[in-house]
Amino acid sequence: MPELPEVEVTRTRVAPHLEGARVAAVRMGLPLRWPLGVAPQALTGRRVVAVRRRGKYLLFELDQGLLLLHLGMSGSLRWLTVPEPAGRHDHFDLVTDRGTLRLHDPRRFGAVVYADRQDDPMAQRLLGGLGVEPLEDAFEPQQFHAALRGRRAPIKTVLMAGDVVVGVGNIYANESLFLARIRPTTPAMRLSRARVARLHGAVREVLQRALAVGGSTLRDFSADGHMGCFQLETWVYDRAGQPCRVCGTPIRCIRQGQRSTYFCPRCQAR
DNA sequence: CATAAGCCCTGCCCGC
DNA sequence: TGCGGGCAGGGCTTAT
Repeated sequence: MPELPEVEVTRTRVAPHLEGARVAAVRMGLPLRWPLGVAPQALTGRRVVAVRRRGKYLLFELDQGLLLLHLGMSGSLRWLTVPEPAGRHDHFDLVTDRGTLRLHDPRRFGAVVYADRQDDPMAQRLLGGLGVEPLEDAFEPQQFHAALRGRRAPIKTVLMAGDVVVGVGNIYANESLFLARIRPTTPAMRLSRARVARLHGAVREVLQRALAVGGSTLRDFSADGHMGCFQLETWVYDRAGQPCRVCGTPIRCIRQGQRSTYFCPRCQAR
């Protein structure tokens, strides 16, 4: 699914349409991960003030209240200028006076949640535990190293947990660790300052590059029809058994917490 | 049947 | 020893 770059690309795409638009109606399809938290018709008449992002959450700031939208594993957003009947997997429409924002999400791991106030319990629950934004200045090697102190879990697990740094999903976690030449199984707390600095740079580079390319193309994500043009060439992700692009050693695949981890046993030596 | 891009929740475990 | 935080695992759903 959308990791940070894909969510940010989505934000960039829909923000110009939505900012300043007035909500005319809200249509809900099948239940998403959590209930909206408000009667849909209560949102009509509200104006979208800004579209921001926190981690993998899109935040639609209304003149009163806030909509949190998460794409889950298979969600994608489209902007409709001409009305179109909702398909089987279209589970949320934000109809505005300028057009319709439509969430397409076959797996329904996504969510749209309304929060009345900043300190809304649900908003707090979802956003409160999030780590630093990796592309902002606040993401800095010293603090990164400090945050990893006391984490005995494998570095890849900690990267993906999102409470230290946000936005790094399975693909970019694998890619970042390869670039940093760090074995994904290494306990986070055992990484030297120098290696943490390398990982810090690698995370930024990988996300930045994916962002520049318009988000990597993932099956479900490309359902929107416009993202299908670019496929980020991966160093290790989904390349089990294929030769490492640097040294030729076959890429290995292991399981870490129900997720696939890919690495080069030579480039990412212990 | 296994696997897939995410993430919250639960209950257990470990270390201060 | 007790408490709190960290961590592993489960589960949600549909498509391939």
